[in-house]
Amino acid sequence: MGVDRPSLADDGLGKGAPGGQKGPNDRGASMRIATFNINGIKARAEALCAWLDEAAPDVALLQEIKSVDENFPRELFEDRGYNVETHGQKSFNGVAILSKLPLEDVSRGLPGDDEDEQARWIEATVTGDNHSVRICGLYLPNGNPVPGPKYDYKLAWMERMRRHAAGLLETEMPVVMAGDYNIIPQDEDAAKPEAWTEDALALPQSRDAFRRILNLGYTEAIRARTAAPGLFSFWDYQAGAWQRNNGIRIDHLLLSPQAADLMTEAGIDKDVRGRDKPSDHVPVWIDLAA
DNA sequence: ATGCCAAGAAAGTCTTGA
Repeated sequence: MGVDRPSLADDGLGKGAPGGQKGPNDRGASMRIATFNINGIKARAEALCAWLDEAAPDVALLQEIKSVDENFPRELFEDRGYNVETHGQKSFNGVAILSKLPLEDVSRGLPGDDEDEQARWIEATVTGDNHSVRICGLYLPNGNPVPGPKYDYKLAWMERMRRHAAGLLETEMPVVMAGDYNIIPQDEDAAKPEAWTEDALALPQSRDAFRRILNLGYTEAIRARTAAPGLFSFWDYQAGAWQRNNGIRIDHLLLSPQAADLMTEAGIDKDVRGRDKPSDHVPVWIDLAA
């Protein structure tokens, strides 16, 4: 909290001061919250720890841990000063929160469907020097192929999320909902938008559902700071997508009005994609004067 | 477009991802 920390953001959005200097809204308290789809905790333990040690986020929301809770290597993170809460399942999905501050009122699973057994949502409250923040980590369904039951599940899940997001606003707390949304919000969020027109990540119905959540009053962090095209958070392992910079931006942080007012920085740690044994996603983060 | 890469479960070669 409140300490200078290195920034890995080579997408640094051309704004803000380097080296962790204080932003204009910073009153001495700074909480960095990052989201990172790690694509398997077992395969990513080394790369994840290297990033944590360098980026030093106060809170890291992880998706696709692909692990049951009992097998999650929590000691790796506890040894680094993180509190750990997981919501996992066998083989697929699974989300986790790492936090240097205590995690209170932890809740697992997206409300609204008792039949849903997919581990895609976890939330907790973190208290900074001046504010308590409700932080939600989410892994939104991919939805392909379209049409089909997976796409129906995606749209139903997004409607459930919209309802829950509306309820969170009523608390008037700063709320951060961050994770892998599996949504390309606009054409400028893809290197080749024409390749995604029929895909569950970019179909008009998908974008509409995303926008309905935004329209409740949430701010998408990166787009609040820049309209620049070419900012991506995912590059496929196939067909040299990274080398060709054939990326898409699908990992997002949505902020309630109270949280948006606290944001001082936002960035994407793009260089993480070029390291050894990378995930296909990279971390996206914000700083809150919380 | 599909499944070029990767991960997991499991011991074949599926399934899933985006």
